Amino acid sequence: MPELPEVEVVRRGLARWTTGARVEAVEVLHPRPVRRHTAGPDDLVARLVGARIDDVVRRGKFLWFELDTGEALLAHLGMSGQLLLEPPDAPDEKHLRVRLRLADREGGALQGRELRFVDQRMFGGLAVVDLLPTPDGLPGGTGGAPPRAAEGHDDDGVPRLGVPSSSRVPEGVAHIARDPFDPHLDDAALLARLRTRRSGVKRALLDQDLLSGVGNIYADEALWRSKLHGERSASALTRPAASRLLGDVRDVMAEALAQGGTSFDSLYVDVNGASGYFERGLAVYGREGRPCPRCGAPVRREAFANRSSHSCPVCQPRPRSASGR
DNA sequence: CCAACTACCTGAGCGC
DNA sequence: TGCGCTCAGGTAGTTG
Repeated sequence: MPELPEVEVVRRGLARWTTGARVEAVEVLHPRPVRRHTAGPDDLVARLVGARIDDVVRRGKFLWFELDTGEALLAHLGMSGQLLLEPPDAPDEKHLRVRLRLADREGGALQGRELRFVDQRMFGGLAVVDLLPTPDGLPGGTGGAPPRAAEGHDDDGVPRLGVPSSSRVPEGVAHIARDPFDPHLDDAALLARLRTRRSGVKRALLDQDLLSGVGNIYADEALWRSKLHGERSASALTRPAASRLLGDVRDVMAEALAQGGTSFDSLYVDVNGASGYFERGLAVYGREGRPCPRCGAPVRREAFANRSSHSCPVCQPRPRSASGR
């Protein structure tokens, strides 16, 4: 269940170890994870072999390798995808889908490791796509490389992940909104748009065309922090309440990132196969029946859009009607 | 433009 | 031992 913090952990590992490396060979072991590459697996391999990785960039839950060919290797982890850096003699994972052999970059920091895409449920995938100019002309994603990236924290303690080296985004990602860690996200415009939505506020948080990177876990956690039920109408939020909610989204994701992300099992891991530790920081998600950390009431689980929502029945009362108050 | 729904996938867990 | 069911859920595509 990788959401923005988990994808960013992976991006950092990939940027550290693969920038400057050249792709020597590619093996596609299952067609489904490359389905978004419409020209087929052979074409994907041909476009990758010989290319050099210049940068690793992220927007929301999408990440991509900028290549010196002018194209990008676009990756989405879906539900269960992993990008692992491993020695070539490591045994194949049960759900290994794509193997990329990388040549050592100068200095040998990569030490001949393989980049492997492993994905049990195959909701994720890889594709080689064109890079297109961003509509607003601003840099295209979050999490770029030096020298211009100035990783650190702003006054709110929120990670500012730097500016990517290009002003382009991969084809097919243009409709994905900027994410809460993107230095170019226009908060005021986002909040104004959020407050025009007629749907419940949780549904709006999960809309990747409005704000990207938020999934079911961090939506529930941010709503708990803001003491809002997810079915409250987005359009009925006051401006300060909407602003606080965005702040809570940023806070919970920043805390999760600092802990290496959230892991419930071995499905989400960093490039070295290690799990994050934020599960212990979760207040409501996956904690049905256990006490709300704020008031002690047992956490409630409700059906929501073919999945589940978790909330505190006392801190987050259901709205009186669908219109939400 | 917006909202709501479904298909796509596999494996763990459970009742019988 | 195994069958059938439910659940996990991000995204693309379709429908209204």
